[in-house]
Amino acid sequence: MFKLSTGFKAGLRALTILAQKGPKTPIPISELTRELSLSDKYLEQLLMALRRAGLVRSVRGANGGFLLAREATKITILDIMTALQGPLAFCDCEAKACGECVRPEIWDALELSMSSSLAMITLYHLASRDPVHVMAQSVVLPDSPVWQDGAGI
Amino acid sequence: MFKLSTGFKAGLRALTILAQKGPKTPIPISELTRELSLSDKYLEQLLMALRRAGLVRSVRGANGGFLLAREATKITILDIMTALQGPLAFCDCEAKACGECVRPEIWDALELSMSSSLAMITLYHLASRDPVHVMAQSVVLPDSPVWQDGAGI
DNA sequence: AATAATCCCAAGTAATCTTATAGGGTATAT
DNA sequence: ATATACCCTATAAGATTACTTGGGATTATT
Repeated sequence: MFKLSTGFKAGLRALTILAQKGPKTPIPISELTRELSLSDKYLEQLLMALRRAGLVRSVRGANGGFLLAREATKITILDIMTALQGPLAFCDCEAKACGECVRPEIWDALELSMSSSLAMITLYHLASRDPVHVMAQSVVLPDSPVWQDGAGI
Repeated sequence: MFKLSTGFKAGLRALTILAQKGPKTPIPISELTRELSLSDKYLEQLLMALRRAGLVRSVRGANGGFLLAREATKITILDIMTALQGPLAFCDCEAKACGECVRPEIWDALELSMSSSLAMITLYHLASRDPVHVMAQSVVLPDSPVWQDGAGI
């Protein structure tokens, strides 16, 4: 479950290159695809999605290309996933009220929990070689009661 | 991103019914599908996956049916998602070493973080009407350095 | 023993989503 | 001017998900 799309992985690798090259010179698609072994047209679509999301900006014309729209420490994994794989939403029913979602408020809680995990890792963490340590993670819920023998809920 | 499959949602609703009816009498598929408006054959496949995962057990023959294999407080969302949507793995490359994954150890950290969130909510939380409070959630990483103007990483 | 209820197993089809390609434009630095 | 590079839309192939179909094995009840 929760597999990353190849589009996301490809876009992320492109962003990593942009982060490593620095925020000064625009990098043309052709240079990115040379390093990534992708077709220009395919990567172009991914970069356009990233641009619409405000993560990269582009310079048109000769010597143009793409660069990060802001520093790598301010671009989170959540930002990138949202741009390339859509928003984090377990169910896209209106106001979480389709008949299929048993307790929508629990989906909300889990989405929030996952979002904050994803928002704490940035493009900097991915593009650098600095060690990463996950220190703690918790979602605290009320204790479940003891199972009543023979009883339902 | 991270949408729940309809199979998962259907299986979860079936589990919710089993939890509410209690652990004594087996509930036949026909009774579950009557409440859920699903075809017997479709729900059957979902229940078989849950059975293979050890979340429900079955009683064959007349008056048979399905019941929870253990108490609802001991069945986590992670268990159910794993059974119905496969294991939580961002990339299914061997040992996280395909050329597409920039920093596999970060995927490991995020998967761990998400797994613990999903493992803290149980079928009891979903099947009951008890209020649920998400109190805290955190993944702590080293601070990102300040962006060096003009420099890459 | 016969019967009806029920779980068990395996394929196969239809619908949907993802991935990737292609063609034709528009803007701009040189 | 012109080459470079971004911008937009359509669509076909492939993979995945959703669902159907057909039959068989097990067991409580009569």
